[in-house]
Amino acid sequence: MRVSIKDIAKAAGVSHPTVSRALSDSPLISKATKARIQRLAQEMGYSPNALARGLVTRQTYSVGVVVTTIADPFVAEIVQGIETTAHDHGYTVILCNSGAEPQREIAAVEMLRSKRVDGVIVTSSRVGALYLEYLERIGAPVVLINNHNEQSGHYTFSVEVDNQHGGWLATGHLIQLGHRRISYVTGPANSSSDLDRQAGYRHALTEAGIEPDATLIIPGNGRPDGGERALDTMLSLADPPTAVFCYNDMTAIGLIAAARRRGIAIPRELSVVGFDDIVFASYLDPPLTTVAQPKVEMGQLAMHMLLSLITAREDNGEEISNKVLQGNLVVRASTRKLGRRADNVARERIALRQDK
Amino acid sequence: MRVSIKDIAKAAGVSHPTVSRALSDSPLISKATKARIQRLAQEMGYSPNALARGLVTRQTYSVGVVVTTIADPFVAEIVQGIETTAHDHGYTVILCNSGAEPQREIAAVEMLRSKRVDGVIVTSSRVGALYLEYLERIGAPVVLINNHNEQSGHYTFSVEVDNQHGGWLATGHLIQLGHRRISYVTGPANSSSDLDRQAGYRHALTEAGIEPDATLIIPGNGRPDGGERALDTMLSLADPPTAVFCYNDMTAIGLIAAARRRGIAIPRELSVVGFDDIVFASYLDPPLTTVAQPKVEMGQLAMHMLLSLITAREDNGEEISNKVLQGNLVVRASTRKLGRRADNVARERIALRQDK
DNA sequence: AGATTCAGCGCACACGTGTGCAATAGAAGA
DNA sequence: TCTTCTATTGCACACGTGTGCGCTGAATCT
Repeated sequence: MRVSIKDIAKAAGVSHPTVSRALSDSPLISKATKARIQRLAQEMGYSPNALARGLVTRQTYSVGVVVTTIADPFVAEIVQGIETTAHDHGYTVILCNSGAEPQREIAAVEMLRSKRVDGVIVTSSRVGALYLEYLERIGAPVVLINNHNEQSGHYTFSVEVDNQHGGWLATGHLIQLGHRRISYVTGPANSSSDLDRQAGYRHALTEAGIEPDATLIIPGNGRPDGGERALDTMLSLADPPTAVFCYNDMTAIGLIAAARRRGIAIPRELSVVGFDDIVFASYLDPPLTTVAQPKVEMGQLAMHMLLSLITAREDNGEEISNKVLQGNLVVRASTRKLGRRADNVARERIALRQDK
Repeated sequence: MRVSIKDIAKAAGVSHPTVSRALSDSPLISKATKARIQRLAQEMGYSPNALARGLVTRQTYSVGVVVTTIADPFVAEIVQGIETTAHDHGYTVILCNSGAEPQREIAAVEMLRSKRVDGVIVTSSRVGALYLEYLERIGAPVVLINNHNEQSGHYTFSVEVDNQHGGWLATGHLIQLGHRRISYVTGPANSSSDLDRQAGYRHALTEAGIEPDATLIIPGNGRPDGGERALDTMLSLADPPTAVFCYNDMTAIGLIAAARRRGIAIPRELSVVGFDDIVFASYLDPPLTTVAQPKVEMGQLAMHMLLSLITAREDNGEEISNKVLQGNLVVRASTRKLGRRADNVARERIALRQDK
């Protein structure tokens, strides 16, 4: 712990620069002394001080990763991808949960700046203009995941799934099954991915000649409890939907659980589509139809992009461009052709309400 | 980014130690200059260099967290607890996925040592004696989660759930439901938590006058695929069980999925109990009966313990002791009283086999 | 044999911050 | 008025590492 290159130098009878060079395998040092010093370092249990090294080289080999919460399985898989490729390239990951609190987010960024990270990856859902400004100040390249960066700075790039296309896929699938009254449960407010998925949803509807109905847009929050509340809201509608496209799988999970409690059969009475394809989607009751995102791959890609930005710097930063990946529809058992049953149930509900 | 206290000193017409003291609110500096310097630092966008500070103070305010994989929701929740309390105390978390590969684990620890972390929390499943030795070398306090540390060093403590009691609870529940042939699907090899849960399982059996049957111990790995294979193994037994206790929820998830594919009704034909109570346990089909671990709380507790160890050091390290928390049984719909049905199915299977 | 090259190593400084101690100046006391 | 105290501030050094440059001695060249 406390043995430095000076200690090794003393033990070997040389100067500390010689030790420094020997350990970094510099050609300036003879084979003999190099071997001697390296063995000595091994014996003395030497561990290079990354702080001192970073201080002079201005490279810390660590990157900051800012997420809303690591407890979200979607986020966890992305971080998994980031961490493994970071590790493979000798980089260390500093994890920051923002909890979607702006204050905490800013504190995290300030910390990362102090620690002089070589780069930052952000998976927080909404990156306001103000927040982006804070990020820029960090002086290190930034990669955003699933976020637009309209006013992208010099070193701010993004990796994202084609959310609009994904929303179009999900909704198109439901339309193809015969559904015409299709709800969308939104995600966290002001997130670009939510707006894009919603745009894809609208696009699919109008494309099929269905007039989008604003009352079918139900507010959620990207978490199960949001999905549970969304179901209640849906059922209280004058003309409830026969199918629903959820912002993400977590929302769908909550919605399905609420449906089970209220005795609504899925997919018989209500078809449900999610987004993300988290590990548990296939283990749900019923297994969830969803739009799969290449999560681990996105993490890896983001980290690779960051590495390029770090090594490139002033050189050829222009060559790097934002990446948009395509998600793909995974059809499971939570969606089903619109049958008489679902339609009847919907009509009955309306009738029931009109009787009152 | 590049503005240092020297730059501020130059701008303020003072020496850099004065700036250093002013920014740390030292009583040695007059109110007037203190205010002036602090405002100047603000204006110039100063960010203290944590590397330089850590180099001289020998404190980095960062802790290492070593996990098998962050993609495991059980692990993710623990890390969530660790990160929030770390952040609340001004500490930063460096995340390391070991992927259960010893080589990678050692590399991670070596990295943490280089970065001079103030402490380490390990959630890897098996901490061999050799690995512990590496950890000790780091020269910083270590807290293990869900791991015994028989030869606990001076600064190595642990936080764990009472695995034996948990295993006893789960198995006792099944026995109370009338089951007598109860399987146990193991977790990762050589993990202390697996052995303890298994011990609790045996204890409950013998306590109820049931002779433990070694053939009912099915090897798993703590992941869904292990559970899936375990089901196949179970069904090929001469006298298959009517209930199964799984090492963890992920194993149970895989097992239940396999059962669904093979047309085995749960809980009618087979009762299933898990361990952990991950978020998804209640959303499964059927909702999973399981032994709940206070995951977030465990993470928080581990971090608090680490903080105590860091601040205490030579002082009163002896006052800190290993913590054992109690899990509690959460009964849902995956377990059910042993009825004729399950028993008959089991008998039929035997008969079927004997016919061949 | 003298001049030149070059391998191998040490000197000195830098990175940005914290801290013990001396120095200064002004105020207070004698 | 001289001394003593005290409030501020600067000096010097330390933390551990990397690197440009100069120095030495031996080998090579002419």
